[in-house]
Amino acid sequence: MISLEQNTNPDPSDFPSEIEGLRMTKQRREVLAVLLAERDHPTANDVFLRSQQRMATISLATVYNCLEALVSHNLVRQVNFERESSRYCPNLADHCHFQDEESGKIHDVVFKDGVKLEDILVLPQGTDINHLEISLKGHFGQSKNHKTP
Amino acid sequence: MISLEQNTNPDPSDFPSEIEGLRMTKQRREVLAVLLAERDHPTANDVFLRSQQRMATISLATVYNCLEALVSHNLVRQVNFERESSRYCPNLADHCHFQDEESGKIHDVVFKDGVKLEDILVLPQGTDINHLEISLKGHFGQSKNHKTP
DNA sequence: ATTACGAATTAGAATAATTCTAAATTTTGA
DNA sequence: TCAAAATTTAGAATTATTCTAATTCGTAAT
Ligand SMILES: [Mn+2]
Ligand SMILES: [Mn+2]
Ligand SMILES: [Zn+2]
Ligand SMILES: [Zn+2]
Repeated sequence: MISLEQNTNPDPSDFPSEIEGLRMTKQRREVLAVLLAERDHPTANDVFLRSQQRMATISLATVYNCLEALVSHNLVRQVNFERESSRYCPNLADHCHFQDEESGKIHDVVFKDGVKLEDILVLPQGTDINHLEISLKGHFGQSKNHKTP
Repeated sequence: MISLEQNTNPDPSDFPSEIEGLRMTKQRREVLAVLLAERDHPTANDVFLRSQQRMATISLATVYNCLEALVSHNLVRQVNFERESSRYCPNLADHCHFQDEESGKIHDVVFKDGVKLEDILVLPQGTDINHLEISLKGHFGQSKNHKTP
């Protein structure tokens, strides 16, 4: 098992030829590297544009294919805000997403220590959760004072 | 302020001519009535088909317009699961949504008493949340025993 | 090396939910 | 009653994503 949590300028060729049962092709490496390179939450098209810089021949269809492969093998998360186009996140830690309505930018938000779903929701007994998505929208904090003088 | 929380076979003509600053036209009444009639989470097209039964001339564009008007005036909530088509929910109480992967059906899920967002998430100081959407997916509970003998 | 085969990539077409446009209708209220 | 504004409507447009079918690639056997 490889640590994919680093943030330091990943080189696609550092990835082994198979991760979590997924063959790492040149294109999949590139897409994964693009996602690990910046901790933002790019759309498929963003990923396509960034991938093209280093791999001029990659196609948008391939980017979609790669993202779907990476997501289904849990190497990357798909993030949705309402009906906007999907975004992709390489942060595998337990977290959710906040979108600043000013900038449209998405920020990772973590749970406080020890918070578990069953602690906060009333779920029918035996319910088995496969997927959880928490999406917040609003305005980003002005550190301390809120009013404009 | 009108109680829209009842569940008893609503008659569109019972609604006043304006709610929350929104003029209640014949079509908007009908769409709202459709949503209040069943506590499921229909798509725009579902709403269209149901509305057509009582109002043969209503158009899909109008259903979209009405839903958007009702949502923006907080008479109805829009519910999204990943990239599926939007669904609409007349339950204005604080709740989130669980989709049973077997049936595709969506169920309302409420929070345990007194649970507040700030209690469970680490948010930058001053962050102001306008919208919150929690979507769960998984398998519905087998009442008591989980194992099959 | 050559070949064969399955997997992956690709360009472009297709899909489908939603939004837009512009004309017709309805409602409002002077 | 009449003009202005709002709403509805049919159909076209949009656009993110998926699909199709052809090509290329990677691997392993010969
Ligand atoms: Mn899954
Ligand atoms: Mn809002
Ligand atoms: Zn994230
Ligand atoms: Zn609901």
